[in-house]
Amino acid sequence: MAYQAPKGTRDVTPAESYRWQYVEELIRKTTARYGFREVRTPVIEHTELFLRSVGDTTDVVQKEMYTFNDKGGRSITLKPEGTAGTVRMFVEHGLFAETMPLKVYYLNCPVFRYERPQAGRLREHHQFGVECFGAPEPSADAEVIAMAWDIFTAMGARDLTVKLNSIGCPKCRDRYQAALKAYLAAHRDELCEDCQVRLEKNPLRVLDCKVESCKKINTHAPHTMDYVCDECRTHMDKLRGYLDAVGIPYEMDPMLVRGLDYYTRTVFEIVSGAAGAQGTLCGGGRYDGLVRQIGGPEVAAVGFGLGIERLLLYLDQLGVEVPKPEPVDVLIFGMGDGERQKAFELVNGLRKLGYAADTDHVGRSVKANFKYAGKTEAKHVLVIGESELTAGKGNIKVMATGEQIEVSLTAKDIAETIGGNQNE
RNA sequence: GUGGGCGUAGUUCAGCCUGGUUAGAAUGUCAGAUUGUGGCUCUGAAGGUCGUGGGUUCGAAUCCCGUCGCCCACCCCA
Repeated sequence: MAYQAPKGTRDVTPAESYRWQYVEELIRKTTARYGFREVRTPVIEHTELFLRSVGDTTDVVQKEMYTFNDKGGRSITLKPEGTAGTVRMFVEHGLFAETMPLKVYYLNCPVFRYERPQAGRLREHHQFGVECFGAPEPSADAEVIAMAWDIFTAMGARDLTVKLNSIGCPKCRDRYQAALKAYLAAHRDELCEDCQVRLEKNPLRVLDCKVESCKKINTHAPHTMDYVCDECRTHMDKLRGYLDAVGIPYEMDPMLVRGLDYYTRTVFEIVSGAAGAQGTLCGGGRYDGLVRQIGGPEVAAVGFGLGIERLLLYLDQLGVEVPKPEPVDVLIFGMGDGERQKAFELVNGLRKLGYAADTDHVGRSVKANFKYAGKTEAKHVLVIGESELTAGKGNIKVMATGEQIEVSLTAKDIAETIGGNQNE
């Protein structure tokens, strides 16, 4: 093999692109109903942006970013997640001065992380994400969760769980971190090596550790929810009320902390047991301090991101059937040069009338063309030979029944014969 | 970064342990089975530097070593 796609990247071949288009369409319809508008930001950003937002102690920033110097000596990074660039756009264009809230989404945003690839984890993947700016009320948290939930259920998802937690705000988080640190320090020797480092740098992340010994210790660790301030507690209570009101099931998960530094108060994930090792289909939360951190005013915000490849993999494992693209309405082909030209002309006319029509570019025999029509599930076939061309009439074959119907060789008559155009 | 599995036609794989004439199957592609009509069936054709480099041997897809790549899991995350 001469060339291969780089490790951890994937092609979307014509045989599978319809699956992408299906989820894209569903997502666009849902975002429209929720009042979100699309944004597009560059694939590259200044490295500094991610250090400031995602956080320089996170794994993502420390060891997973594609960072390089461009020819002007600037440090540039391929975005490892979608929120930072969106927030940068929000601040750079002064969008905070407009009517709030500002509800935006990005779709098929390429995201890069240098990791060892495995099922449901790539070095380049594509995210759908939403951000709701200027909405401090917990109903905004509930809205984005509801939207993700809607998208999943509309696709036929089953066995999903919303996991929810609050990691507090800057006011109460110090109090919690102190308590957690004190608790963990007492068990320092039992923690894994990584966690001993985390204990100093970012103790919250110890809660996320999957090592057995650490998990054991974590079961008795203080819970964030027991330390949050009154405002944060009220925020979570209200959020739960909203979710209850619309019947979205969730479970509180005191171990849920998430790996990006910008979160405040609400953090959530939507997870599936069916999705293999990569169970997290969607992750997000509130990040009230981020806009200010990036140089804007104090603006509350909440959002989430989900990976399209992982979603597609999940649907696949669930056995969800994605509707296949419609086959062509009619295949018209001619047997000699004059007939081929007539076929070309008719196909052109039918396309202008809104039909999916096609002709033969390979030079196949009549038999082969019918075989081709059968394979591609073309709905109708019209053969133009010498006699048809001179008579100006031909027979259209309805492939499903084998029935033949006489038509005059005009796009209009063919259109009327094959019926309503499904592809308008 | 750590651990495990695997690299043979376009695709899915057999053959490898117990080295031996032109490396197989299925599927897909193309062509035929009386004159211009598909799906089923039958026949035929095309398609492979056996990932790659070296070693052992009279002889290597097969045994040994290196290397590259892919997959899966851990970590982390979508």
